Amino acid sequence: MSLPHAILTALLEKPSSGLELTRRFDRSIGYFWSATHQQIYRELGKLEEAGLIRALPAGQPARGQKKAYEVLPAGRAELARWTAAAQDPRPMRDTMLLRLRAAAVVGTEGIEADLRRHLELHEAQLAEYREIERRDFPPGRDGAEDRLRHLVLRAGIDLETFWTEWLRHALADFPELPDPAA
Amino acid sequence: MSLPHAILTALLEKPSSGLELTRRFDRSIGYFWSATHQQIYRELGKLEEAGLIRALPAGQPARGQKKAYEVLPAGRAELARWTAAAQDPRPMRDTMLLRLRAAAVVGTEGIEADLRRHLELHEAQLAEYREIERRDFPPGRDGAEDRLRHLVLRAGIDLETFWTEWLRHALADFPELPDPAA
DNA sequence: GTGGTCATGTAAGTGGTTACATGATTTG
DNA sequence: CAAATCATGTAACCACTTACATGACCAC
Repeated sequence: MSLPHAILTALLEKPSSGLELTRRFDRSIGYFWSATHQQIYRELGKLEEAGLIRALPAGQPARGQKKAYEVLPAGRAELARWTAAAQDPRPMRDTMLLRLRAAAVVGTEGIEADLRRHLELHEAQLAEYREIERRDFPPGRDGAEDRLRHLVLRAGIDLETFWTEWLRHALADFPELPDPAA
Repeated sequence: MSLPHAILTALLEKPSSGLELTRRFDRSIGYFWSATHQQIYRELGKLEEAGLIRALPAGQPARGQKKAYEVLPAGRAELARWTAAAQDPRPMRDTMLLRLRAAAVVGTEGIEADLRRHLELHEAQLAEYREIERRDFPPGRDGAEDRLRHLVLRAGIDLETFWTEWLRHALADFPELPDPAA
């Protein structure tokens, strides 16, 4: 039950249409809660029906017409309630760890290449986060809201840092192959 | 498509019945790929039908009768294929990060208590991993298989370490409330 | 006015969760 | 033999994914 609240948060930050939301998810909220445009359109419909958001007045709300939404007071209240409510962390699901565990049984043949590829992907993500930090959080001027957003970004940076280090460590365990990263 | 391969891995490590698998998931593979007994029974049925595993000969395979499975050569081959195949990392989904982002908009009221609770949960998980490491990976005798399994456990330990540190850091951002952890 | 892109949407399928049902075995 | 627990399973539901459909707008 997190997607509707992710959407409420995004809409409170800025009223948007479905596609605008999709794009913003791709480069912001989606970093820790991804969603496709189909999920978003479906959820926007439910949220409107539940009276938590409403479509901003526009022309004819037909297919192909842009339709922007804003959050109603009931939506803000629901988001505040959800934010404060106790929730258990979801159990983690990581395919690469599973594959290494499998490799301990059926052999490591062929997995090094993908470990290297994942390392590159995580390095790219880390660089992206660092760029966002440099752009949006210059030292010395964090307000109250910014402090929280910076904290979230920091989690992303530290997680990607962890993965890159762990993957390098993992690759070092395959000494039988030449390691270009040295 | 990871659950069947998680099951194949577990069955290769040791042929088991559905409930035995469920228990082993709860304290081993489930640390990075959780599954309920319903998922496991359903998947065992599919894997058997696909000819990747087979039920070990027993009495009457009826309801309430224990039924153990073992992996067939085709199952081992499929697991090796899957392990070596390139796979993109799944986008991450973390509710707590989402909630902090929401809190930046609707206020932090009430979230500190759950941050503390999560900190305790992650500390407990970390302690459990450390205990497993102490028990199963005493220094100085890692074989090839063990090295991989140790590497996976290390990821768990380092991830929980990250979360506990991050949560402590987050809690330090709520100076308006007394912090018992000091 | 055709082709490409923007924008919203439908439909089908998959994987995971929750609730419940039922037979077998053990314990008092 | 009644109650508790072990073990397997069914059914309904929900969230997410993938593929596709369709209308509006813009550039040439």
